[in-house]
Amino acid sequence: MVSDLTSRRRAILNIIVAEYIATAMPVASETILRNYQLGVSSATIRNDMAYLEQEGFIAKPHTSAGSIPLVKGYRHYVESIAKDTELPLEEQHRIRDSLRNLEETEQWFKVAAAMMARLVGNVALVTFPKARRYHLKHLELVLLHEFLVLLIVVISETVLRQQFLTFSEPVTQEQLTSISNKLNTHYAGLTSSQILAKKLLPTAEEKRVTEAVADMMVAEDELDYHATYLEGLRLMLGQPEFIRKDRMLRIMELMEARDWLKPMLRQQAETEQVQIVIGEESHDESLKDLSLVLSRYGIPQKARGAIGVIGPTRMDYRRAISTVNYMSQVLSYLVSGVYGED
Amino acid sequence: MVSDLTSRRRAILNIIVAEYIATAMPVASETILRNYQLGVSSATIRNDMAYLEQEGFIAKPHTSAGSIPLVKGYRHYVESIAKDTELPLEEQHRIRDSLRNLEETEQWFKVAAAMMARLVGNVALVTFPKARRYHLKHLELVLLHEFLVLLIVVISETVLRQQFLTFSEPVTQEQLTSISNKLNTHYAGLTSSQILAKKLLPTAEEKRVTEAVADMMVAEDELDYHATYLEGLRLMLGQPEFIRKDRMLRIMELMEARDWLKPMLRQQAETEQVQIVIGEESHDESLKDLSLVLSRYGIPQKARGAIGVIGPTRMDYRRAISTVNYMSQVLSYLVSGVYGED
DNA sequence: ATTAGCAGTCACAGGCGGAGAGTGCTAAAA
DNA sequence: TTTTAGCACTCTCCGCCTGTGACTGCTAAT
Repeated sequence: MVSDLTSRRRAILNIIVAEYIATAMPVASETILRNYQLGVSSATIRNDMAYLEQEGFIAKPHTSAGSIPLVKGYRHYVESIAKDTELPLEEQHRIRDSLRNLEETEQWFKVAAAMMARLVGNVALVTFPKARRYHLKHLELVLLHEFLVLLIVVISETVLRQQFLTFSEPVTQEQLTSISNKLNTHYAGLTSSQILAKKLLPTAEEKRVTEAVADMMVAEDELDYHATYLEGLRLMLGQPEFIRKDRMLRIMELMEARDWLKPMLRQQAETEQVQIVIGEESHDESLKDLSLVLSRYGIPQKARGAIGVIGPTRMDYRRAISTVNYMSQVLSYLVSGVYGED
Repeated sequence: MVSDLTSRRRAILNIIVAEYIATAMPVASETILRNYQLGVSSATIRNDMAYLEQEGFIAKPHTSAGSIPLVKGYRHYVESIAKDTELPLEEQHRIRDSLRNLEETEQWFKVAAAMMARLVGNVALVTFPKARRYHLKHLELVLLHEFLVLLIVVISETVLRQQFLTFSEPVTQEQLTSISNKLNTHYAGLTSSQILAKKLLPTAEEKRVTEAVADMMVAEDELDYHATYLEGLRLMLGQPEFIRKDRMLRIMELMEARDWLKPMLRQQAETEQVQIVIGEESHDESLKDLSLVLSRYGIPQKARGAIGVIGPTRMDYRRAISTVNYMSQVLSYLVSGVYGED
């Protein structure tokens, strides 16, 4: 997809995009002349801008205004910037350290999202890692009182679920322990369907527990991404594009509803490297002036998650890409530690 | 704190507050004349309004405008409305049913907050219930691989925590099971300090686990409210008082920072019934045009939480009070079920 | 104590105009 | 053919003004 623009036109286009990203103001030919050494006059720049406008890269808000990039212009820009810019080492260290010091796994993803949001000044998206198919690691039954039992299930190393079970007969902790021992030896390492297929003439209580466990695992299997953190909405809404209140509220609604997430992530799931979706490219009316920079992290098959940045089309793509890249590496590293890989 | 206003002046004050709550517009004497049968002319109403203004109940945004309530006016209003209005039965049922159908305890509080936010069109606050002093219910060790172990701790029936432990020597699941059995028999039902006080000549591994468990419990003890859901920000920001963007952003920042919560909840902890804090009454600059309707729920000593509504001073107090009241009853009921009371 | 009547105040919306920013075009230069 | 200087033209933005309408506060009568 190499464009057939002359090198000066390419340069001017990239300047316009970069300048607009930095200032949020339409870019005038004089501004380009002043801030960059192109060796040509503003009139020449204007001629090139007229051409770029004709080709649909840029547009003017009104007749006597500077230019702002269109989707096609942003696209050209992101294709042309280096995808491998790295975050400053010191920032890398800070990120790594703050994540490593967390005690609970669940925190990794939330904290990662919060840090990333601050780094890019936009909304950060981090999903929990998810396996293709979950297997049971461990189950545990704790007696709360007489009829009420707490069922704790560990699924595939990292997923911890709890549920109350009410029995019709009073039980003791000893009974519960023997049930959980039995079920653990028979079910450990199995998937939900394997568990249900296994016939081991269970007692009523064992049957009850088995079903509950299988239900939880099925629910887990069927989730696309069972938790998705979206952090930094406030930072994003501080941007000048959201000056109008109705737009702010629409975005907030979007972040609560989250129905656009699923198709987005499903599409993302196919590809391997950082993917950038600019404005209307998403074919989703409600996302039409937002862009996404998305990547994946984790271990293929076993535990994959998505990580990304959401911002106005005018976001700092270079920064977003490098941050997402680094963050996905760190999370992959952390997750593989839990799964005993590498 | 009964005020010495004539009954007509009281009536007019309450009309002004109610009308302003409903319309968000300054209330004119003519409006009162038109919408309510007071049997006096607008000039008389104006005279009374002048008195109410002089006494600090209401004020005018500018000379030739209607009146809006001041904090003192709102205070008079909330004191005078019935505190025992009930939600419609059908709404009560809907709330009860949606909460009862949830499988995970953690969901109760989040869902309760979301429902309440929708009901009052403002921000709903729900904290997790918290005990005065936690005791250990159960601990469990699950081998993930060689050196990496997942420690699961159940604290006081409802709090479930997990943490990874990395051992310097490889261990087997059998070893882990015997460790957890031993620790469970010795530690069950104890508080963190009791656990630390107990000297049972532990092995290095047992020592490691004991310390981790105690750490988690101490952390839990020290938290004021370990999770606080604030839902419905979008609904609140839809209100006309937040038309200016900087105010919206300030509120969003407030909801993220949450440092005002602790003093608020601590103060609330002393009293038993629904507490209403109007605007500046909080003595917190950042909360000066917000009001809170707060209540508690749960079981004294064992598991107490806070629940409430946050909105602009111009919020519908009647609705907020009845909703908070009912919600706290439902949550108390649910929580006592888990603790086997009642 | 209440009311009618009326003058006075102030916010608000619409219209006007000048300044400034930036372009597009034209004609000349390279 | 490409680039440039020069200039007319367009359009936004901002401040200013003014008329209108919404309310009040006051006064004098009831």
